[in-house]
Amino acid sequence: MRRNIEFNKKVKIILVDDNFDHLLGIRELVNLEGNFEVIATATNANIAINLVKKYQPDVILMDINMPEKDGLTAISEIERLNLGTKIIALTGYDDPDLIFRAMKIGAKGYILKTMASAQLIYAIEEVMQGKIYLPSGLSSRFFEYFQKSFKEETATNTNQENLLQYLTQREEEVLELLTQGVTYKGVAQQLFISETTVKTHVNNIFQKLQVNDRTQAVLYAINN
Amino acid sequence: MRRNIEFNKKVKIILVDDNFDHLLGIRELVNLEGNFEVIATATNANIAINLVKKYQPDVILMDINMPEKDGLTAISEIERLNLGTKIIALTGYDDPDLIFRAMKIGAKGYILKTMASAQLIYAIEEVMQGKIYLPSGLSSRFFEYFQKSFKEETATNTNQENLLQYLTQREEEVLELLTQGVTYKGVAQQLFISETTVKTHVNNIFQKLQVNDRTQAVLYAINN
DNA sequence: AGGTTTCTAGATCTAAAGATCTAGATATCA
DNA sequence: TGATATCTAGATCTTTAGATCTAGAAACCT
Repeated sequence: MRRNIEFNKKVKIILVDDNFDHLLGIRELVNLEGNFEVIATATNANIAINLVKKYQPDVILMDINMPEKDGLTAISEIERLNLGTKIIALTGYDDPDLIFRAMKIGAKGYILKTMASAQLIYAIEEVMQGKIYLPSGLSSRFFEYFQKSFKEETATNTNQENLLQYLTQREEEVLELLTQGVTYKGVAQQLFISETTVKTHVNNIFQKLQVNDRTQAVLYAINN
Repeated sequence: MRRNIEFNKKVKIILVDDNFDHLLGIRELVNLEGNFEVIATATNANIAINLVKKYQPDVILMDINMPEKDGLTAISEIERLNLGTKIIALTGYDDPDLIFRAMKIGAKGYILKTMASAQLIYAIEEVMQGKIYLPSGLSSRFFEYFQKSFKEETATNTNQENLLQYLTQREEEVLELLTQGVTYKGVAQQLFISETTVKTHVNNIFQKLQVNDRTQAVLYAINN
């Protein structure tokens, strides 16, 4: 990556898009830049993955909307190869959920096909420097979605009273062991009390959590 | 928010910083802008929260590093009020974890105290327009941290083979019901099969997941 | 046509789980 | 000091859960 700059080697790029015309257009565009070179193209995610393994490009421009294997899955698989390849997601939609998911699985950039070609070139330059590139509009959408997803997460936890607070110290210890799948006998041994005592505690726990069996108690404990 | 622009009302701002000198400096700076107005200041998070309730400012500049109640907690509490107040986190450190946590709980911006005053003004203008403001350097750090945290999450799941893949369709259905705390009898009724059949499936599930009881099976299912 | 997988279900047992009621020993708090 | 909460534990009983083995019916693949 830095080598390409220092030694003036060209940046190796692979294009992936199911639309062949699109592929030609982008290649034309990218090749105009002196130090960029499209070394391969693919109209299919599986082929793309093989090309990546073979040629280890610096950058991949990946269309997300493709038939058969979709672009997001392909990105995941390429990321798992850990070749340091920078992936820029390319799509027609500025769907915040798509943006979020692409960034989550490791895309270094995300741009729209409708954007000016200069944006694309700039994005490649940025990610080659190890940065993340998101056009400001998409960046805002990403953050909105990011914050919304966390807000919903906490909302579901706080709107209902947490029954766990009513448990005594000992009951919490017992429940903790239950969530590890320990039997009553096991709990008794670990806490140095009799099995019947454990059962007493467990029954009290069930009352307080308003459940009928250990599975439901464990589920409640994990969600809260 | 938009009203402040349309009717040319001043943007109401509250400053929170435990360093009083800092507070004065920032107020000076912000007040220089014609349409900004610092309506209150606080050197303590609890006071700040009360001020916010009383005056419902448009923007809060919140120092994160404070003794007693820290800024992040304060941000959470203010966000929970749902007053639409835009919060900009202010700190000396560009710790990616801090940035991530601040954005996660709803901060609309994050800037460093060492940054130029023009940045601060610009940040306020941006968040007033409903945007998120992160200086490009911090934005990169945020994304790096964001991607890293997800990478670790999936790494722990993929380094060990996922045993769930070996379950048959029917076994998955049974396990699904087990994770809801349904008894064998209940499963039998819901799937229109006998209880002994359920037991057969469950035993096969235990074999495949290498566990000994339903609690452990449920735990495995939830984690994978 | 013969092997394999999947879903079905019976019989039989043992081991846990869970419900209910009683009750002693401490500790805490008003 | 007397009420209250917590932890302890026994007795008793019913209900699930889980282990094991056998086996028929249907679907699928070669």
